[in-house]
Amino acid sequence: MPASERPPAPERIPAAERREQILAAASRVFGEHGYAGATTDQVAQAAGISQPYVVRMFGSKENLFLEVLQRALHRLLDAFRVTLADGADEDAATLGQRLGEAYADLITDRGILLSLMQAFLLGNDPAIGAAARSGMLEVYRLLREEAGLSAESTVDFLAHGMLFNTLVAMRMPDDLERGDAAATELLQCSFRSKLDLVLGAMSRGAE
Amino acid sequence: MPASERPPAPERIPAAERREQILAAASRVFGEHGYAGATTDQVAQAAGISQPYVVRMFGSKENLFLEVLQRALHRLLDAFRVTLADGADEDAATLGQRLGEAYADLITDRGILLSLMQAFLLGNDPAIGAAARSGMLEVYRLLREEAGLSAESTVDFLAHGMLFNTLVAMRMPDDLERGDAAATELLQCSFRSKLDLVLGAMSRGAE
DNA sequence: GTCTATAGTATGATAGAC
DNA sequence: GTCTATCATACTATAGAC
Repeated sequence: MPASERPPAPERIPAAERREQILAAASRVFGEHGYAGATTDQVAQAAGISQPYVVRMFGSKENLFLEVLQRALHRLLDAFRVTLADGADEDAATLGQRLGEAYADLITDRGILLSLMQAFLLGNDPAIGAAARSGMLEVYRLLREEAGLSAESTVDFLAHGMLFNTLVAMRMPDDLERGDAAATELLQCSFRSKLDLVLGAMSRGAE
Repeated sequence: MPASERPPAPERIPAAERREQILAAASRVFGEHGYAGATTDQVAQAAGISQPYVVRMFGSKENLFLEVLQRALHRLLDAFRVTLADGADEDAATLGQRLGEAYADLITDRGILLSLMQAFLLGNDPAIGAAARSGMLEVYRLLREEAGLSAESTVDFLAHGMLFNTLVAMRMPDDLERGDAAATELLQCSFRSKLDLVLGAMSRGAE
């Protein structure tokens, strides 16, 4: 009976579902290692499948990254639109505050903001750079036109978002346990009320 | 007469000078492609020498990047200290303004701020991440303690610096020629008076 | 829908000549 | 101080079986 010799049959699940699994895994991996630093094999392992299957499904590593980028942008814009719909007629300050909270909430999925940030630094790459620029401008227009923020408020908002991303990417919150005074102050002032949320997400995401 | 068969003898220049050439070249290359995306061969070509010589001189690619990072941090801190020494007793607003100009001046060497930014996104890498975090905190302390900015002003300053870096890295200024209204507004509001300087540096740095 | 095997290439690093 | 030659590895992508 050679039955025991056969390797366990792989789990067959619908392509659409598998796609989403891979995108989620890729989002994390690209976020942590960057486009060039990440390997399709890391993505595959994170998604629990074989490396060639990742390539097969997305055609190429670059294509996969572009889809991760689109997905991240989509989630970001969605989160903002939901926030806008919720509190239609607030003053600019309150709105900015609430948009900021919506932004910080996205960190619950550590990959979203980090892979976005990684894409932003790839201005040289023709395809990725173009997608990143157009995504950034889409966000800008949303804040200006749909949210009605002033140019100054919008730039301010984006600026603090970039600092937020950077601090998260560099794993600055990890230093909090070391009790460094400067790190504590910087993070508290930069993250405001959202520190707990972020710290929760970080420890959950620790490998 | 086999004289013409011999390849032209390589230029022999002092190690210290060569070191600086390589670091400058590496700064550009790492800034554009990131740590993982850059190759030691690209650095070598940019510096006009052979790839093995780059590795020979710095021991490893990681080591080279760490030196690039230290050099960038050093230049940044220096530029701030010079600015501080120049205008000792200004009010916080003027000082912030002048520090901002000093910061923007640094993109004259496009590699400095971009390789710094690249390092910031590498929080996962044990060596690079630690160096990046400690560098960021050094900058923070300089602004708080030596420049005497409030925690809020410092975070604000850093935030706008991160947005500045991001926009430069994504080559957003290149879109200006396309006449995109959002891009123009975003850049003008974000870069203020320094737009000309930045644009000059960008066209000079275009490959 | 998923895998194993593998081709092809690019890259970091070493050895050793000049 | 600098190069050429080269090794070893790692990675994307393809082919084809199940």
